[in-house]
Amino acid sequence: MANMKQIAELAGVSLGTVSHVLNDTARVREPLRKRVLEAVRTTGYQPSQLARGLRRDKTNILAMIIPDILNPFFPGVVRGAEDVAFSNGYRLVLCNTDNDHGKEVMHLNALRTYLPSGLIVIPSDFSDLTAQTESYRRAGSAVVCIDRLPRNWDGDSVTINNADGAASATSYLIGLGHRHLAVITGPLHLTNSQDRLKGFKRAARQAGLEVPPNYLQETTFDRAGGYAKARILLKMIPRPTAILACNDMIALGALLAIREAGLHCPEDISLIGFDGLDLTETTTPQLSSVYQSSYQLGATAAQLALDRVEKKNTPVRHIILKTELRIRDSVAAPPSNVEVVAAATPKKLRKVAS
Amino acid sequence: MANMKQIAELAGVSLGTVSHVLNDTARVREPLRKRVLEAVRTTGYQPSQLARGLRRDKTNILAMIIPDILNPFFPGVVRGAEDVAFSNGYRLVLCNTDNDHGKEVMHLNALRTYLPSGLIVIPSDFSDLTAQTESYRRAGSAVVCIDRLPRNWDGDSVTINNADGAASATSYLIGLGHRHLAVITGPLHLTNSQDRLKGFKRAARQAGLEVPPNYLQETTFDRAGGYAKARILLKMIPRPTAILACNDMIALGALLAIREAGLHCPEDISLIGFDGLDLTETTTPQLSSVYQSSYQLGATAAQLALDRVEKKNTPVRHIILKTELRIRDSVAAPPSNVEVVAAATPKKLRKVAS
DNA sequence: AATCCGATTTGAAAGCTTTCACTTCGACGC
DNA sequence: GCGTCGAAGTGAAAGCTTTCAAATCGGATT
Repeated sequence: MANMKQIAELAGVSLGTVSHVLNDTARVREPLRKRVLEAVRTTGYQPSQLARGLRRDKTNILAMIIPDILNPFFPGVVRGAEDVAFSNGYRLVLCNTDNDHGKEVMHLNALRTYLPSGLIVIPSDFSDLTAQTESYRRAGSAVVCIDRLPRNWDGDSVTINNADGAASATSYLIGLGHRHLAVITGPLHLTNSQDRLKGFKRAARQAGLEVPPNYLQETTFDRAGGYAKARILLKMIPRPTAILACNDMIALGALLAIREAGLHCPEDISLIGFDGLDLTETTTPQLSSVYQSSYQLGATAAQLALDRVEKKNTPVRHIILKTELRIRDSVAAPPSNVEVVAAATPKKLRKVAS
Repeated sequence: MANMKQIAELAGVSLGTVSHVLNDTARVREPLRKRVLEAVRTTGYQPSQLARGLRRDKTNILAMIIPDILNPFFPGVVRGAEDVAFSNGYRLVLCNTDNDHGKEVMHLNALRTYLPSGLIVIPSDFSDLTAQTESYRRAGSAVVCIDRLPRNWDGDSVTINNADGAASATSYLIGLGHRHLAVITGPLHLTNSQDRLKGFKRAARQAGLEVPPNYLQETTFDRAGGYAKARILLKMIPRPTAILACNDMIALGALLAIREAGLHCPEDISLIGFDGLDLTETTTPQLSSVYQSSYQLGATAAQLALDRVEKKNTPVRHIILKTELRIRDSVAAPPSNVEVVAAATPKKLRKVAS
């Protein structure tokens, strides 16, 4: 592969001029410019991104740290970021942390010396990342946190309106007549989980509804978690007539638990998830969910990062995306005789509970 | 951030010695080594990956080009590759092509000058990639094609046994008594689609079964494609009693079409997908599928690439992974009176078919 | 004590680009 | 015709590491 020096010779100009033509960093007279471009074309020359990065102190790389691409929520985020990166001439480096703070720090450390222009992070937990990200900032990288925020975060961020989303779903259920509302939240050390729970509580409070403590179950953001906690909820007396699952994977697990308990959704119990993944359309019944655009989350973050690369000293931005309640088949009015049923079939309930 | 020169001064040794200690490229006496390591520790020094890559003519980057991370099959592949990359000190750059050859070539061109050690490609189509990948090889990068192969591919590859997988599913259906077997294939310009179709035909032939040409429908690897083609199939006389969908997304679409047609799976019609995605477990009925490990596909490819980085001149390897037929609820013996039903409702069928 | 030898260590070059101070060139005004 | 000025172009330095030929060191050999 040719290098710049050879292009310069071929075009009969100096090294500097080639660079100026390629980067449009100075005015170059047309004949020279043409000769340079021609030499580039014939040789198929491409500038070394490494030398370039070394000299400019940054590369056209965007780094992205997420929990796990296998979780169906994250591919959208990644794709959104990659699209924006690609159309701006950047490449995306992808790192999975498995929500392991140690692994997160390892990635953070290892990535740094590639001098990425931007770094997009979905924090593994509520650990303070200031120390690690500060070194990126010093090196001139733009850091954006998304989806959830680490402790003390004061940089750019993109999140969604978790509280309102959860509140809207909750209010909807209440509007349907539900009074026995349960919620299965994600890990409460994550800010998004916290906010969803807040929204749930707010909506309940506004409706004058008391939520017994054991109607609130915390678990991991996956199917197994949802399954386990839903089983517990379904054994309670009175049994909740509706469950808000704080993400779709939890909802999926809950749906399975409901089916296994011999109950029907939505006749016996209503269920609303969170995220609005594609797979909510292929379940039976189709799952209602608080939709959020994972794609836009990623795309916005990438744009934010790229913006900051351009203009270092713009004020910090904190973008909050909207959610949208998508009602499908998994919700209905509560069975009219819930209390009676619970009282009338103590044996069955007791049996299941044992 | 400190650089090597400062470490050398701090440790009272030469630049070369620091490099040797860090890379273990020469024997260094213990006292010196200790001083170097100590200096590294106190300063928190990290070598510049850019300068390093520039000098060594390769970086610890693994590039991966896939169709679309939003397609549920690919996250597994990516995760497999990233895990292997990470545990070997490499980072993964992810590129989506949307099965667009032009975009694929753009990525290929742009990535080159980052000097990745390895390049893993799921080709967008059957276009010849030799020209593009050859330049990677010349630059010392290991190139591995996976999942499907481009025209004239003679380098390392990892694929699955598509033909056997499809054949096993087909044979299973035949064993259940099905005689009216239809298949919805993916795009036949993809080698994996071709091979799955071959397997289907082979199994049918071995059972002495004739498959009418219109029982073979080609479409894209997504839900919309499966839905559209299944609708067509369901209107045929005689209606097929079983459909082999050549991936799970197609199967999902087919399932929807079946339901919309007022039919029941598996009572009226059996359905087997391909890939064995997680979401096959959450449909109703649970979808039978030819499972393949996307994770292992990616992990193996990364390992292959890394191996070749170590030892340039090992013979080309072509690894073929096994599939596993996973039977769930979407298959059953054919209804006993198919012909009768089809004959008894000619009017309806004619109308739909027009 | 002089040599020699293997083991260490060193210093400089090379890898490729951007950037910046400086030169050159042509035109313009006087 | 000469000085001046802006625009265009140049060349060298800087950015950081690896690598290799060469230098050095310590001890063993004769």
